Amino acid sequence: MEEQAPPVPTSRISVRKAVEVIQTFDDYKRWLVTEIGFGGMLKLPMLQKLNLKFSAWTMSKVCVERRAIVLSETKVLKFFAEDIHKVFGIPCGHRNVKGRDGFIKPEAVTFIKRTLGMDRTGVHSLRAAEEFLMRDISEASSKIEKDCFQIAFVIFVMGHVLAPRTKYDYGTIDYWGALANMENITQYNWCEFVLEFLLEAVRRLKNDMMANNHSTNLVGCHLFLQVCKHVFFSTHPPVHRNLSFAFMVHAHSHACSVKPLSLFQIFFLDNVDLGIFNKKHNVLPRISDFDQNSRKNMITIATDIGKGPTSYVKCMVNIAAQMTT
DNA sequence: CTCAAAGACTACAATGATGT
DNA sequence: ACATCATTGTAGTCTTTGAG
Repeated sequence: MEEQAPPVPTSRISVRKAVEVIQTFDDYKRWLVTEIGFGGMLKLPMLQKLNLKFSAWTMSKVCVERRAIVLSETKVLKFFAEDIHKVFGIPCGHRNVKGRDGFIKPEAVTFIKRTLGMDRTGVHSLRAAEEFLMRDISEASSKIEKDCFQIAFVIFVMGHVLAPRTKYDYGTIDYWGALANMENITQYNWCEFVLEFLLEAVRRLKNDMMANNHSTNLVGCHLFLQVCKHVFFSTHPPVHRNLSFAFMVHAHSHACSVKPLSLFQIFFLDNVDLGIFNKKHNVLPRISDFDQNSRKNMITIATDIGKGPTSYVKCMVNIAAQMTT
């Protein structure tokens, strides 16, 4: 059988873009963000680059129906909408963003677009939202300006981090119904929306893999899956934590035909990492703990085992083979 | 229904960052 | 230094939508 290269992943997600803008916020703007329940996004760490291959690998391991990272029949890491809340600190309310509650009249869409300056030619949605966020807003500003700032913030972080699509500088408006009434933003389940969006992205990736596409566009918040794994390590009781870490490494090294580490070594590594992370265990949102270097280190430990990118390639080939049988 | 415009996706080039 | 990979920007194409 001819060896098929895994698809080259690309993505429009940009944590860096989001953080660059958020860093300019003064206390009042930060308070406005907190007021709508998106305060967790203020703690996004500056991530210059993500590891897209690792994202693709994690996504390929997700079972959409079970909402879990499935490494084998006995090694299943389930995740829930609440985990998105833990990781990113966005509202996890009871109202459905896409349900009847989230219906929005076309006139309201037009109104939002016009007020935020999204209707001018050549001004794309995310760029316009960004420009609005950079405006001077203070306690003395009008109610409508404050509301628009909050709307613009949600559009901005959804477009760049939580639910990015394939097109440069564009976002969906699928969730705009939940934006229409400012007072209700926190009542919606934004986590479920982000999660469903991500699961849809997983379907797309699997389609691309089965079609042996040369490249694939990762949409949705695959960053969550990277961190999701870490949440298991850092929030579960120690024994469980060590075991799930061991499972991850073992399963991966097995799939990659790389010599598995012994359980003792894994236990050791896990505890070394815990030593570094321990002091922050109860910090929420969890994302705030995973800066550039700690992410990189954990990914290296959990996946590469010092073998470089070839392990990923072998992985994807194996997965593709499994999926076609 | 038809057709044009807007929305959404793919491919690719250029640039920047990182690791060897 | 060089190679590789991620990000950003652009062009072209396919799809959906809605006005007439």
